[in-house]
Amino acid sequence: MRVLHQIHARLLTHAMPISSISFGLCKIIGFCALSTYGDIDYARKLFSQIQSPNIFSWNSMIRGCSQSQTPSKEPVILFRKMVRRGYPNPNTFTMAFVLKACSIVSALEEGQQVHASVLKSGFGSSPFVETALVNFYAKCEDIVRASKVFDEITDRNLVAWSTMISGYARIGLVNEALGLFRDMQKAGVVPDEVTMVSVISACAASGALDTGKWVHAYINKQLIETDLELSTALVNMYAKCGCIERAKEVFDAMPVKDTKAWSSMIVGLAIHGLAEDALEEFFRMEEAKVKPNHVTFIGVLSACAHSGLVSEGRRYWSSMLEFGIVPSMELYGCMVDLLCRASLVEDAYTLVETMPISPNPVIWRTLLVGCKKNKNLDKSEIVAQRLLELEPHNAENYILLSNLYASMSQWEKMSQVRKKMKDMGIKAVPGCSSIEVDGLVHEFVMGDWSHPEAMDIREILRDISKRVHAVGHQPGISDVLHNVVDEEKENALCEHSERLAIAYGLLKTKTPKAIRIVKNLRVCGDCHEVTKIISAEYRREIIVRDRVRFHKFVNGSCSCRDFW
DNA sequence: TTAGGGTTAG
Repeated sequence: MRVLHQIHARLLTHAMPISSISFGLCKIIGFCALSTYGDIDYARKLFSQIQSPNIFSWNSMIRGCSQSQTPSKEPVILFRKMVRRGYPNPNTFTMAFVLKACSIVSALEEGQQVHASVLKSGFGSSPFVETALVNFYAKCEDIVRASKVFDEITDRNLVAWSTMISGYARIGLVNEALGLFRDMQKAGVVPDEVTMVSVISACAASGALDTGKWVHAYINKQLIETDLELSTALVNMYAKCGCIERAKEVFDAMPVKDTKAWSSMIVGLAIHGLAEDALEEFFRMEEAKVKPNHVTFIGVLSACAHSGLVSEGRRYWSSMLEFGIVPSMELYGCMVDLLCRASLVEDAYTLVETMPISPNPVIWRTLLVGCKKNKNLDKSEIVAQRLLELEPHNAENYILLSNLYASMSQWEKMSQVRKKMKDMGIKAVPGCSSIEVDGLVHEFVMGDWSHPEAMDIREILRDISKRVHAVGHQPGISDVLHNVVDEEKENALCEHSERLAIAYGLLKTKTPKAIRIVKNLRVCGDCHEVTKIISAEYRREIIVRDRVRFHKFVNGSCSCRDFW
């Protein structure tokens, strides 16, 4: 920047034509607006001093503003200003930069307006603009439009394919992401490490371990460079697919590890309930002089929470403050969870009350789960009130409260909650579990009969019921929402999505292959017990990734040691 | 001067 300041001073002090000064200033703006070495504020100042900036400096400003630490709609405002002035005319660079800016802040409406100008201006055939459009719609999670733009591209290059695959992967459409990856190969386009990051991330999101392993083997076979980003994606994939040993192998082999790589490993160990290993890695990270960020501490604190390490958790909270990390909502969430799991609901409540930021619904919901666990009726009603004020239309809250009353046999109050839910037309979010078989992810929702092999699945479920009863299991019926007769409650439990997915796993795979399930909600207490029994009765390892963590069921017990 | 990538509370 010092050199640029000197050049700027020379431009102003030496006699030369106005047009040359202006041209020079535009060049300086271009350099200043670059995020790596630049100074966007200085660029802004210079930009405001030129009467008629050229297209290069407008483009530099639009791009520079979008790379700011605190992204805003400023690039869109600049673009509109330029169009209003009528000079200079935007070019393909302008369109690509402004679309990128819209994708960063998910400005769907503004981006659509840019899309309209792209069509009018005829820049739609530029590969850079086409890809920027796909990326923009994908980042705004409008995957239908992203896919439409992608389909209309006549000559799809590597970047276009990768962008679309990444779009599917980001929203968890794993079969679509993998299907497109296969189409890309059929089209003769050779993937690179950026493509593979998205493919691996899709496997991670869906818990598709077999596909993930296949893709990893493909990366090695094709000699695709496993750079920092791809290695981190692999660590994350193995961890999220329940294969923490492989995650550790990939991580240990990494020659360079940055904050995200360490955080990925620590979070991975935490969700596997391996608190000691997670804390050991954190210690090594400090030794390696890599600075932790708030995500690293999310891993550290959740590791403590899942293992009941309260005093350690408190200590790490203090050290986090010493690192200068300002506690985010997520970090408060971790701490509230840590205290609640350790039955310190009052402490958790005090922490929430003293938070400098206004607690969000997740915080209140975590507290409510803590109240349910500790059967703290008084606090739970205060907490529920705050939660419902903030989120009156979220079915999950009513179900949680209803289950809380059910667990305390407060049937009248439970009915009131159910009635309120019905009156407001709020429907429960169904539990959904998935299992990967032969490279395809099969999804099941609670009470699902839509699968082509539904009849065979029911037969397995009946066999499970018989065996579970034979070992004397009593269904934990308070986990069921409905206040109906016990037999019906039991039937409802048998239809939980994870049981359908486990039954499908038993139907389609053989010992010693582990059954791996991914569930969108937390596993209920009864399913947890039944899965333990299944693991012993059928001599199968069953690994369930629920919304919070992993459960590894082997020979009648679970890796979470019933603490989850 | 242009487009695609990795960690995140319940």
